[in-house]
Amino acid sequence: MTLKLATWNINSVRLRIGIVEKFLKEHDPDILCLQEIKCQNDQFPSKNFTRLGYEHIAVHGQKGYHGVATVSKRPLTDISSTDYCQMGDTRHVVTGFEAGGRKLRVHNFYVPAGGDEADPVKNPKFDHKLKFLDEMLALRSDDDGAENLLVGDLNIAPHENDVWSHKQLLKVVSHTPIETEFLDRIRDEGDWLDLIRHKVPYDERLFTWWSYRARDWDAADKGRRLDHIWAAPTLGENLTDISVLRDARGWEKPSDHVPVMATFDLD
DNA sequence: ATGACGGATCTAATCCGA
Repeated sequence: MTLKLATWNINSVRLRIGIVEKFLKEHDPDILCLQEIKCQNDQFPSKNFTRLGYEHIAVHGQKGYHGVATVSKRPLTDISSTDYCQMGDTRHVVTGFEAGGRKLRVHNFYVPAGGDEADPVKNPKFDHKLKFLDEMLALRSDDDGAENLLVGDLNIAPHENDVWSHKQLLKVVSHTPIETEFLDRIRDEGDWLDLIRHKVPYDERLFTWWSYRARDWDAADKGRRLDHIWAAPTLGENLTDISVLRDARGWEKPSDHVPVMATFDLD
């Protein structure tokens, strides 16, 4: 059987429900993980998803900011959230599901952006980001006897070709060595596979986010790869396709992030 | 060329994103 999983920082799910539906109709993922839904649980447009066959929904939202949701055609079990850094914000939801007779779980994350200055002493937001990452070190790809996935807006572009200019971004939050090395540690110690770079060569530039502030995002192409799909190595063996839907950045009233999709052939 | 845009909120100006 085929399993298709997507992640997308939607930057307000209520404002962009139209392009979310367009995406679901055109690409038909089994599971979609959303970040920055920017609404409370009771404001989540569940009906729009159930109408399209996404009857299983795990929402963890709050007023105005942040918020994550996982919507699925397959039943979701063991839904829970961890309050990283005990800030009371909504940046994580984990859901279990079954596919091809295998037990899977997907952690859906919205990692703190970290503010402007890459100094935890001067900048509390950067301090928060580092503490959040520190707690993510505990995650293992074989936790709870399942094959785990870790997806979402991790707000770090780890490799040189994950940003438009490695040199110019070395001191810019999202690409500083302290962050990229931290992400490497989380990935290595948890035995995670970065599925995009598993398929796309490291010398190939690849971005998932382009600022709203650039005049012509496509021509300037000053992007970063902030959105990730990580998985247990056993799932890497079943990966048949992975793609970044760059086109979505040019859709009407777009999010500044685009969807990332992984397809698996399970058994 | 780290831009000067875009979202939510006690609708006007403020906070936040990365």
